[in-house]
Amino acid sequence: MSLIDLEKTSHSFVDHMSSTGGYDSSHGMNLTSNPSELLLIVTAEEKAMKKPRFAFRTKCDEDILDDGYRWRKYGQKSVKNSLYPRSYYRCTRHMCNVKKQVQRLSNETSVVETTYEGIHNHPCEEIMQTLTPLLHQMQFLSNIT
DNA sequence: CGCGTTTGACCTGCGC
DNA sequence: GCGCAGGTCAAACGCG
Repeated sequence: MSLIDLEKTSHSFVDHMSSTGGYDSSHGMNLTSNPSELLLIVTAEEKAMKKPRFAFRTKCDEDILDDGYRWRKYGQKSVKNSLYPRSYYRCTRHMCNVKKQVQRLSNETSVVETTYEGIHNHPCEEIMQTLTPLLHQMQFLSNIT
């Protein structure tokens, strides 16, 4: 499941989103394009936190949500209120300490909750590779007209 | 051989 | 201080 699929499906929504430094638009993902599906919750204790952190739920059979970035799994832990274990991932890029947690809901087995922590300080290679030829083609077409 | 996953141990924060 | 729960580390292992 790619990010494109995520935007297409109506099941996906931001369940929880908070940020102290403000959401960086240069981040590879721009989920704020669907404001009606967003539910902004900023609690007092989260305001005190340094890193921006947001979570969203996707209705997906697969645990791995391919957002274009490369992730390395560094841990797995079973949590108390869930039948399923929670997985911990880190961005493989050096100097980019973005983390994410992936957990399947115990009451809704088809729903996976992904929690992101931090902001990528580099562009997404996979998306750029797909986008670059398209951009070139658009430039070429705009020159003709 | 390099990179990613697995998995038990270890660390840390919090409530009692 | 103790125990629990959640988060991280790191060695071992698997795979292309």
